[in-house]
Amino acid sequence: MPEYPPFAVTADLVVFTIRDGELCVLVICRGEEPFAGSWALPGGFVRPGENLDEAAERELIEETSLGGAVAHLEQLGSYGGPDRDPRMRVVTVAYLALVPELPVPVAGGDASDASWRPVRELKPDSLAFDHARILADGLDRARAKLEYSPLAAAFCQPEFTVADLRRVYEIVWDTELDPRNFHRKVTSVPGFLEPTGGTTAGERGRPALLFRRGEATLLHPAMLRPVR
Amino acid sequence: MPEYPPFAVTADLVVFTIRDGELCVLVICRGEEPFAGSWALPGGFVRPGENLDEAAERELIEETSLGGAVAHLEQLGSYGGPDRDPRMRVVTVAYLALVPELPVPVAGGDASDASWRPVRELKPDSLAFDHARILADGLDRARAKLEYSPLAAAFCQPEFTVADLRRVYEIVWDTELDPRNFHRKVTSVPGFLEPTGGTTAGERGRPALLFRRGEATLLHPAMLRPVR
DNA sequence: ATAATAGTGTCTCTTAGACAATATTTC
DNA sequence: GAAATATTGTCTAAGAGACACTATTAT
Repeated sequence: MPEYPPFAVTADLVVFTIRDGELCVLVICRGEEPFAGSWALPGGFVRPGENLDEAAERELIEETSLGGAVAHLEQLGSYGGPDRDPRMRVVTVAYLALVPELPVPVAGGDASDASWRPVRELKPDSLAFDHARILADGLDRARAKLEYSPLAAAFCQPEFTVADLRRVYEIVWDTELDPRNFHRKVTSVPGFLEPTGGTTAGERGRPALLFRRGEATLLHPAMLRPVR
Repeated sequence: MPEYPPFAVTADLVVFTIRDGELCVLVICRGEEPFAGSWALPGGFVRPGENLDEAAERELIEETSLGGAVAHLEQLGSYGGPDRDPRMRVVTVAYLALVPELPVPVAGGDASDASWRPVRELKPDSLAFDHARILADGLDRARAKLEYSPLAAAFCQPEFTVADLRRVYEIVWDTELDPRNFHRKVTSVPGFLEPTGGTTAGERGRPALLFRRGEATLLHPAMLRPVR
């Protein structure tokens, strides 16, 4: 076997959630150079016995105490320019995770300085390394997948209303959707939503039916994203 | 900086083309263990000064003498299980390339044993490493992207007819499309096709208008893949 | 009763799919 | 002219978008 250039391989996470009506991403504040004081995406080295998905799920659990079974976790892409980290040659395999709003702020792995930041308030040059690009790619991916997949439910609690789901679309797409047409759409696609039988109560207006995610893995025909 | 486990990083290619009415993929025959005698996807180590895209394009040029400007080249995903190569820990960043039918068989880099094989004839266990999975993922990606992108033209010569383009869809999707509805669809989406003014000649039937790829980067509304 | 939110029905327009009809070439 | 392929047109049905209307709760 010929000689090969050695790389470090990390798994970095773009973890989205919705808090206070805003799309937020999990970031940690870097304590060391390079980029000390900047925000960075959480992540870490892939360990010798792990495959890439396992490394990403381990990081996700460490940071949020939520595993891929609760959240949604998928590979986003790899980033490996020669100068992205001045210390060594490193390739990052980025993952996209969508999680519901967490009851506790953020669990404490070794990164107790992790926090949720609204995506719209994160300036690109406040992020370390090439993490602004990774974040942008993750946002594009999440927006696109809402169109043709039942993924929006990953942002919701296990039981949710049609309005909850609509708000996810509106926040991620930064748009407004007609509640009536949206309702007709999501309830007419077979297997997309499954009624639990329960209803909400104690809020203003007519109580809403509760649903959970159905079996469908694809939303067909797709939900159309309004032109803006 | 703490110690990190060293990886080898390779860029592997899923290169599709259409030959003799069949979807074909570029494979090389392995001469050494492991998997001596098996087919494998072309690829190689990412070099110290290269980013991932550059490595993929270099490999593509070495194997086909076509660059990403002529063909289409995009990152597919990364594969890095701990046991995928018995010799060392290696992460492969896989790329998907779509190229037109080449005038010469396959150019001679160091891999003169490269050849085009019909995808349908490649048995999964005839491929080395986890390349059967990478190939399957590449096929899924290519099929999906034909729906909403102008990518089918990447399989065609610079100038092509509507029927040429339709045959790409039919071959990649392994389906039949109505020539009249297809014609109406692709010619009605603005920016998808650009007439060159020329026509075909010397074939049977009415000569067809020639087109080249238009400026559009998205096909909207999408081309619907028939249910089978 | 009023306000607020949930859910249903109706109309119109676009577009996909089926397929008839016409156009232009080779043999 | 016959056969083959290209291109246009016509009809129908499904679905999206606009929006009136009904339903059920809290105050």
